[in-house]
Amino acid sequence: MIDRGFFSQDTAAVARSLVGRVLVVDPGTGGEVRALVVEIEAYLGRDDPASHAFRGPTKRAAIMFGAPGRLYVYLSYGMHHCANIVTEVDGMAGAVLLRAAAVISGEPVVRLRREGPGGQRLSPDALLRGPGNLCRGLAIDRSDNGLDLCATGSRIQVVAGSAAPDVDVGCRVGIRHATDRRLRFCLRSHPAVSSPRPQGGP
DNA sequence: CCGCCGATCTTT
DNA sequence: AAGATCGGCGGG
Repeated sequence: MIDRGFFSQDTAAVARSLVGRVLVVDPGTGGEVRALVVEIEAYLGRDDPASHAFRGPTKRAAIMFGAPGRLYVYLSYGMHHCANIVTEVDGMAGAVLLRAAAVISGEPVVRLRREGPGGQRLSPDALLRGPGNLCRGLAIDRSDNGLDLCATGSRIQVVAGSAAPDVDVGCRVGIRHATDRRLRFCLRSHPAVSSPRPQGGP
C-alpha cells in the first residue's frame, strides 16, 4: 500500500497523483472490491472557502488538520456519504475527495449495494460514479471516519503504483464557493468520470 | 437553542 | 428544475 509520506504532500499534488491508482476495500474477504480511481478533487485549508477546513478545526473538520492518510467521511445533504483522504503534514489542513472510480473486481457486491435486490440495472461505469454513489457501492459510512489507510490490515487501502500520465484538470463541481479553482483531476476520457467532464463531451 | 445550508442524487 | 433529509455550524 501507499506510505503515509505520499499523503503528506501538497493536497493538489496528492489529488492528481491519486488518479489512476487502485483502491482496495475489505481485502482478503469474500466481499473484496478493487477499483480504479478516475476522479478526485482537492480541498485545501483555511484559504479555501469551499473546504470544511475554511473555518478552522471545528469538531467535524478537525481531522483535516490531523495526520495524513486517514479517511474523512461526512454526511452530505442528510442522505449521502462523502469520503476523503487527509493530506498535508500533521497540523496543516487538506483532504482529497473520492469522486469516482471504476470497478476492477468484486462487481457483484457493489452492484447489490447500489441496486438493492431487484432494482434497476446500472451500467458498470455508473456503479461508483459520484462521491455519494462511490460510498454507497463501497459501503463507506461515518463509522469509517478516521480510518488509517496506511495501517496494516485496514479495511480500505490504496495500492502502491504509479500516477496516470493522462489526467485532465478542471474546476471543482457541485460547490458554491471558489468555483474557479482548478482542483479537479480526472482520468482522461474514462467513461466512469462524472459529468461535466473537464474537457468536453456530453 | 433555532434556523439555515450543503464537497448529492434522483425524479419530474 | 426541484425535493428529500439531517448534522454541523453560526448567530442570537
